[in-house]
Amino acid sequence: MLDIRWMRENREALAEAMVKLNDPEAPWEQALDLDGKRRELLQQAEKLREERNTGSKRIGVLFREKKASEAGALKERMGRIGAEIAQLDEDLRRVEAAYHDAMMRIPNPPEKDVPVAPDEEGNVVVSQWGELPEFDFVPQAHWDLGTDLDIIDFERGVATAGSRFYFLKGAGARLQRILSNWFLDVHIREHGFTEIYPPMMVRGHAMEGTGNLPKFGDNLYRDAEEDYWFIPTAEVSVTNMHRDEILDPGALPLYYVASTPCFRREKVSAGKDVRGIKRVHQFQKVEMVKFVEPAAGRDELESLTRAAEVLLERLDLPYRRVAIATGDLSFVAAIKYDLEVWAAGCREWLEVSSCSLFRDFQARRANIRYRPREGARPEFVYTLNGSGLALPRVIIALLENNQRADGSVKLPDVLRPYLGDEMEIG
RNA sequence: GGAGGGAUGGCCGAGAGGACGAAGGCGGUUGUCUUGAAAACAACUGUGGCAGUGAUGUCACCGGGGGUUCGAAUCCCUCUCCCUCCGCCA
Repeated sequence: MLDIRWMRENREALAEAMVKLNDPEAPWEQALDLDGKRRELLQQAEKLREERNTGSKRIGVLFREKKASEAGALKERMGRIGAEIAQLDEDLRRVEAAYHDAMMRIPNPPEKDVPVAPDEEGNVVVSQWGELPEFDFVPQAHWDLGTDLDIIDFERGVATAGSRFYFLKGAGARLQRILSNWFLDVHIREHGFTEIYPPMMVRGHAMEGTGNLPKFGDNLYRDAEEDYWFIPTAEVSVTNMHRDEILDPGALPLYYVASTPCFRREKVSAGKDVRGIKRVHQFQKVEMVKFVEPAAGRDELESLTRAAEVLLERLDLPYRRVAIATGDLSFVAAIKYDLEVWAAGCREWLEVSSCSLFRDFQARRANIRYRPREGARPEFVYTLNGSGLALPRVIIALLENNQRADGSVKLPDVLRPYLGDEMEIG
């Protein structure tokens, strides 16, 4: 959610931002109109309320002084004012509901240096690391490799849970667990993150806080009977940890990391990426979430992105950093970098991390503030998050890039402390 | 799942239709006293909306929402959360 005061004073900048985002539907003009109406009604209602407050006090006094007839007359007048207030309140309620709904559907304007383009064609590769592996045989895709090695079972996954489900088995399941642990340990030990085990189902309002609702509900799974929504990423529950809080001076920055399953309906892309574990309904992901002071936002985004990149470098996986163009930016992000890893079997760059700065957009929705110093007014925090990293796609890259002619896979040395002597699969 | 009891400011806790943004205590800030500290005493001490350049004014907020009333922390309805006991369960 945006600051309505900023919106009032920066109509042109706002209009320009919506054009850049290629979001002509964004109801920012409606929001501003409704805001004007809202304030008008509010002032009328409050003036009447003031009159009624003083009148009611007076009635109390009159009764104590036993001036019943005078009190009766005043009572009647106050009754009429009350009816007027009720009418105004009803109008106000309607206007405010519409206003709030409009505000919740206006996306976050991009940072100045985000590449401007209408869609993902305009995304810019800003850096690339590592050498693409070369083979003297035709490298296999992970759906074949994983099946032959008996570490990914697609058939039984589909039989049990439907399409886009899978079983990881033996060395495959173990590899995912170990990667998750290693990711967490690096973030905790080297980057100052605190590990969190969050709820994986949350209330609807938590989804609104992070921006997943109201606009993107059809990407989410939910409990049919109660207001429980399955998280599509740990970002949701971890960002909402500090909902409705005013953080003490000195509390920031807060760095959290959590490894959770993520549940996504992937309804938008039926028929796309159906093979393998690239796009599935349930996957494990290590997610980093930061709460910081506004001035630190951009530096924090850089160190967040680096924390994810370092993992890929130590795994010796070639990757590139992509600056997401305005038209491809998510609803809540002001700037976003994707990290894409090379997978030699399916010959694709796979997104394994997405690192975003939200400025105070989520903080306003979830009402997360901090006190800059003792006694100062509370201000909204800046939030950031980034994957570090999404597990299935890292597994894809490890299997495909490190495969050998006989179909076996050699795992990177950095995992030796976790894998022990079992450095190979197959 | 069944039966009860609760939710009041940073914390504890009173208040049961009008003088209540809310007693009292704790905590915090500032001041007096003191060489300094402690103690004692005094004052101040919540969040947000709206109007105003501003001093300020005003409105709202006693778990959330709705209702009754001239007037609600207080009465009614409803939802959420917490606690106790019983049952069940990992």
